[in-house]
Amino acid sequence: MADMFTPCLAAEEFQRRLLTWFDQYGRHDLPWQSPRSAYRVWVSEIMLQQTQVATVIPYFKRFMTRFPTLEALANAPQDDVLHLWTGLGYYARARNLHKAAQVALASHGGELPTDSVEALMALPGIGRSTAGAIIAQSSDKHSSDKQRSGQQAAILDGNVKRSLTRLHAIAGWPGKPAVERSLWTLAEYFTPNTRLADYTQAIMDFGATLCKRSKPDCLICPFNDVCCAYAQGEPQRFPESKPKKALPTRETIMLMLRDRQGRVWLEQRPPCGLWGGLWSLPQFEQHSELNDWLADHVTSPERHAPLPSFTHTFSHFRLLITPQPVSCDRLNGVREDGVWYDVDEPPTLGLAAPVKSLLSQLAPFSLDPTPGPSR
DNA sequence: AAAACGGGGAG
DNA sequence: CTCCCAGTTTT
Repeated sequence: MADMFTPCLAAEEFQRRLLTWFDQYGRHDLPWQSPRSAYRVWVSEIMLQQTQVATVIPYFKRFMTRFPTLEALANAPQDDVLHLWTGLGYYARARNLHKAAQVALASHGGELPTDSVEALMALPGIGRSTAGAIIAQSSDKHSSDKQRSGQQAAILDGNVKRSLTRLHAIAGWPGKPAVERSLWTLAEYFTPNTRLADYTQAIMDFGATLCKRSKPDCLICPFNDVCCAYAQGEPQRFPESKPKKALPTRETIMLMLRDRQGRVWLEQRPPCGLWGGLWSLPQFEQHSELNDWLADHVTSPERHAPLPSFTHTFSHFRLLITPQPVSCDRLNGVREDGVWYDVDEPPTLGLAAPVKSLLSQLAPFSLDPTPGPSR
């Protein structure tokens, strides 16, 4: 083998154990397994790319009732296809499926080109793993025919990636090209020529129901004697997760302005954008801005020591929050854009998560006549 | 709240 | 090559 990982077992022994496990514990009555056809397998594979089996089943049945053949799908309006997809998500896949059906009708005589991975991959929405799955699942209804070698029909979906990285303790995120190459090499090595459809369903079922993302059932796993991750004691460590890019950090000062009754001043955020419509503490980038605001709006402000800073993480940046307690007599004038929040009788407001956390932290001290933790 | 999922596409 | 995306589920 070209790549770095020695198989945990000889291919024949791996297949034997997996198929024995599959015969007892695998899924044998999925709707796309009978009747089995390249078209039905294809539709199921596209649906399964984004959704669990249990969710897919009713969608698949409805889809097959409305579009029993590839030709029916190709000739349908796109709106009908999308309508049956509603709720599954990733609607680009429905559009690709529809488009690919039209290509197959026009260029491949109304059949999927199941002769080669390359021909399938030329269709929109079909990548290498889906192509392998379609070939494998539709090829050996009768187990002896075909010149097909398993290497032309290997699959490498998330379940298989997880299983193989654990069995071989493969480090690195599977999305990395080098890691993915190793995984493809192993996947092809293990894929048999006989019982190809069963093997393919088996390796997916194995990952989905035994070698699960969390709490894998290692104690009853047929490979626990050869699994490198199990031997290392922490199968959960594999596969490694996608490296998260360093998030930029922004800083903000949150004013915790309290009146003599211990109430906290909150303002509502603009309706869209970050924390749109939620209630939050007044925020400032600089202490000077905070001072200006206090001079403008507050009677007899007294600054207390800042509370310890903490971070709140968003999808695209990290916010370093420094809470600044200030006590005061009252605000100057009437303000419509805020409320005095009574921690003892909290009004039902939508609060930004870190604000909620800050408010809940000071609740126990609310009877203190000079609130704001001192240090 | 964050990660996972499989393929496509931009840079 | 790397990065990003689409939508929903799971942890």
